Amino acid sequence: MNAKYSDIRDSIRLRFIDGKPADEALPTERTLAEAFGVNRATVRRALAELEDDGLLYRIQGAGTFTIGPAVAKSLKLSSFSEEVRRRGMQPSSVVLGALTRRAGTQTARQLHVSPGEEVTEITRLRMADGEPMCIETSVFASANAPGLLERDLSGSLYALLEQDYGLRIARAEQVVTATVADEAESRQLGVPVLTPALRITRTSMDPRSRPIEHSTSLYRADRYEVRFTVRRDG
Amino acid sequence: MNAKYSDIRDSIRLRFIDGKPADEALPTERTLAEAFGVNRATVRRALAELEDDGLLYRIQGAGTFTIGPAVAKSLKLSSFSEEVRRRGMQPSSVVLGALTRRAGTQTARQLHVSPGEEVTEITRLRMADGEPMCIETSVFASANAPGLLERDLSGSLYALLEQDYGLRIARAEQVVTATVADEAESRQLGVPVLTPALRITRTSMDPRSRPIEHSTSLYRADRYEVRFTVRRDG
DNA sequence: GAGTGGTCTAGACCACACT
DNA sequence: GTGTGGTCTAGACCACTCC
Repeated sequence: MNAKYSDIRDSIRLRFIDGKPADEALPTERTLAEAFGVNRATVRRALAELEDDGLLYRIQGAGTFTIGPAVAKSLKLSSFSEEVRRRGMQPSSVVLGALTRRAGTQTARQLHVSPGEEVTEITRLRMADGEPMCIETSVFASANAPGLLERDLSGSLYALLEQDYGLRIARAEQVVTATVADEAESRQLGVPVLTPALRITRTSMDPRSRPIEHSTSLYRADRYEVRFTVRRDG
Repeated sequence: MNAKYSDIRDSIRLRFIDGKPADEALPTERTLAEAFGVNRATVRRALAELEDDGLLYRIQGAGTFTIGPAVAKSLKLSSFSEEVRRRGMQPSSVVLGALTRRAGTQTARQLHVSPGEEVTEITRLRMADGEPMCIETSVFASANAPGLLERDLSGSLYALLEQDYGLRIARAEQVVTATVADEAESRQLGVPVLTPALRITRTSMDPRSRPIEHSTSLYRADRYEVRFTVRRDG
């Protein structure tokens, strides 16, 4: 059973936002509340989420208005597979390496485990429509995902973690830096040596902010960019 | 006069969050409501904002808990000056160029003006504690900021726009790509030619999503990284 | 002045965690 | 079972925009 505000949010989006030009006025909150047969607070909750998603803006005393289709949606956390599919391409992977090892000081700090604990590390070449896009190395505490190396590692690790191990990723901290591909990396990515590349390191965490996965990805700069919306204040 | 939930949010943060270790339980919502002498809904509004800021998490049936100091704060839109100051350094600028020109097709599209309209373009070398960090080119519709070139351009343009022209920036779309500094750029940044660099293009918009400023910045990769938190779902 | 979104109250019931 | 956070209602007043 969905919450009412959740259904109302989707209804408002379908009826008054999607496909509309910018600065179109929505019905007033009181009108919407009456139309949906709910309290105004419930409508406000729905509108607040749509505002957070960058789909509308509200001006006190004036009304609620559409933002319009030109604006990119705010950044959501998604796996490589999900992201590639969202762009209408087919994701695939080649496993370059998969092993278990002791965490060591660096990984121990990243995953909040002790340095002697066993971790599982998977390195994959990730492709979109068969074209190499990035080299990605993911590390997990082995205790969190026993037997991971025996599974099919060609798809979404996020999906695997959630479905098979009940590990839900809630947020991630990302750091983006510029670099160049070294000899081995450029060979795997199919680009000349010293080609510009984006390095993205990410720590994925569950709802309680416990780190679940740490990954380092090297993206071809000619095929990939990081795009997002930031808000001032709020 | 601040809203109550705003004061309560700050009070809760000071008393129960800042300086606390992770997973510390906060008082219940009903306890907080009574302590502050307000309704539970008001406390919930305050807690919701702290949750959005990544300072606490809530588990239905269990309670509200601190996230702890290790986690970086979620990304906010800020100007170069604000950002450098937040990192405890002193921002400064050298104006490399300031001119007015016709928008042309590309700028016209970025700022939603007609190609023949006059725009103001300012290029600056931006420094932190006297060390070159990036080359930044900002473009505005001249009609929005008449006489801008006669002002002091060494500080925050965001502050100038807000204080002198009443232009409030609400959000921005950013695109981050990897590149290398060409000869002129590397000379200005004080690095060898073909050094890795981050290119960040940004379109800043007012609350109604009208583009106000478009900027292109080239950051030294050895001195700068983009760091942010992304959420899944929500 | 009329109408809008912004804030706040008082109270209720539900879903879930913990014991 | 008890207590927690999650949702929702009914109603009020305030701050602001627009005419």
